[in-house]
Amino acid sequence: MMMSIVRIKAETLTAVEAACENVFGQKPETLKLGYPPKVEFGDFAVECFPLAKQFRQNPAKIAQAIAAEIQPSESIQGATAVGPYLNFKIYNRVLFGAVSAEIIREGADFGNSDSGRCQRVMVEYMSPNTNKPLHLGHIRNGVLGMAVSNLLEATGHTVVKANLVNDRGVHICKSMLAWLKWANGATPESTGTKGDHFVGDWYVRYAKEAEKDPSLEVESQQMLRKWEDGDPETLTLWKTMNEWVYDGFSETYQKLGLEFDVFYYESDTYKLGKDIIQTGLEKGVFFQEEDGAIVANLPVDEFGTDKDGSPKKVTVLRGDGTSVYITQDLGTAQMKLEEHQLDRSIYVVASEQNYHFQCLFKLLDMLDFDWASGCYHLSYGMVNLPEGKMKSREGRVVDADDLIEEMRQLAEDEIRGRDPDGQLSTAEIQKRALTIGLAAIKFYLLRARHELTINFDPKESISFDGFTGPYCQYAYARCASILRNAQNQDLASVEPDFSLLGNEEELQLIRALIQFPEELAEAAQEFTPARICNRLFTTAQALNQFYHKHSVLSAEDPALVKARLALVHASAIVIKKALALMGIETLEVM
RNA sequence: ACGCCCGUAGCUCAGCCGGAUAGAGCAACUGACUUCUAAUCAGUAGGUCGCGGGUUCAAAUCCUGCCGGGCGUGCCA
Repeated sequence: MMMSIVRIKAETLTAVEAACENVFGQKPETLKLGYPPKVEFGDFAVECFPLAKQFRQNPAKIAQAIAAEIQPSESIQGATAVGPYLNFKIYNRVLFGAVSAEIIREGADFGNSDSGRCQRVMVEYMSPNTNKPLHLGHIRNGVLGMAVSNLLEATGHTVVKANLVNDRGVHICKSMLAWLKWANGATPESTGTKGDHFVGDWYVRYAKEAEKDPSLEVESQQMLRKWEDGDPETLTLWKTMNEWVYDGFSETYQKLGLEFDVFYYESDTYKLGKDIIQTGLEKGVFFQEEDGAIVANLPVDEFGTDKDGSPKKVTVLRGDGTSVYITQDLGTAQMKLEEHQLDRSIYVVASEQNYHFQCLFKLLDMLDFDWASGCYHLSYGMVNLPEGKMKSREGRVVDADDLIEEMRQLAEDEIRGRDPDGQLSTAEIQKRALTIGLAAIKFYLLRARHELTINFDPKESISFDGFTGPYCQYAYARCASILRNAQNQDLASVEPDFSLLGNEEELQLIRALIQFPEELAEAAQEFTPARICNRLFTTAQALNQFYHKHSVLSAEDPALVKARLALVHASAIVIKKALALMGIETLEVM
């Protein structure tokens, strides 16, 4: 059997168990394998506090007793007691040899697991309105949804990525109305405007005109009624304008690398849920008020009471029988589950809607849907500007396409600055610039934990230095460069000698690599891509430090060159993998 | 008023299912490109972990009370 990270860890724990049996006559109840704070202390650590409780002895004494009992084994070189800690040193030959071999063997699959046990999970994310272009908040949503989907897939889930498009409602009618009144038949094509921006411009125009002329509100309401009555002309216009928007959106999705397996349209789903309302009435979960509205009482122990002491209510159907937001969500939730046989259903939606989802999930639970517990609201914080919250109606937004272009341009300037002789083709520069610009944006939005509010300052927020996407891409490009140059050396007959590795930088690097699988598992379980960003950065940092202090290709001994090459190869795989999980591409040359 | 989230270095954040000396990045200052790519690296400086109590051998981490900020609180989505 091949040596692996899992096996080295298991061997270490087994050694502790055996030593405990020898010294204390029984196995330890709990053992946690950790890492010493400094690499020179050892490769793995076991803390003896839990053992102190079990064996009723000073933890430092226990550590010493166990350390004395540990015999060298296939991978364990020795154990040292430091205070209440037990530090293990793994033979460098095994640590570097087996681990890098494992990573190289598994390649892009390294770190994957089946801890998801083939569960089917839907990740609903993005969910835009079709009356205006995408903004920075959407990008945060998109990269989060995509990263979480990747994490789930890597841990053995089957993921269905869904986009619930809000394509109906009075706000959509507003841009339609403005276009009818003032556009004179202009189209995205005739004006050379991206479709979603084109429609968004008419929405803005509407808002301006409506300030002067309140009767427009009435007209847009009339239009919504015509839409609901199926007026052919209105429907045709609606379809045409939505198509313009979708063309624009899909361009942006593609640029950002956002993928969807299924699109739901609110125009199809907005009447769903009425059957569920009926069931709820029969079950007594819902009841009708005097004005005809159908409501539910929320349990007081979880939701508290209203000012007058009565239970909090949620309206699930208006008095006139029309749907509200939650009506549709009840129906859509059931439809999703049934169509896709889901075990879990994840909603990537901003924290503004925490209360809405609390209510929604509670209602599903009250209706005795046993799948309700599989629903989860992945709530993420707002992106604020220095002036405060983004407000599309006031034009206070960071437009998604503008931001991408801005970052791409900054990257391009940087690339041209590094290429004073103009060696690079325009196509190559464009490709690199977009890849690097997107990496900067995505990493910036994913590195902070998702529940945090981000304060986005356009002037200084996204950089290419330090804790950034481009930094990590750069570390990868360095690896790629070394591996490329290695092909010019005649090393085919040389066998690597991994026992030659073991300096501080090498140990730091191998530790970062070893920790990747556990980080991936945890990030997936907690839906926190930010964890991967941190691990990724630590790894890139370790690589850069190693790179500066030690030469790979001009190392004194060819067997050392080979060993370091394997380490660099393994690092490249892990860095690339972590970036890919975050939806970030790598470049072989930067 | 209630509910959820947040408060760690000048700024942005890790660390939070308790454990070794609280870590990064940015900004500031100093130094390193004839060397596998300097989008890099090394160093200096910067901390009452919001405040008070409690639990514990051990608290940034758990409990509790305050203070400050954000979001939300039935017929918008």
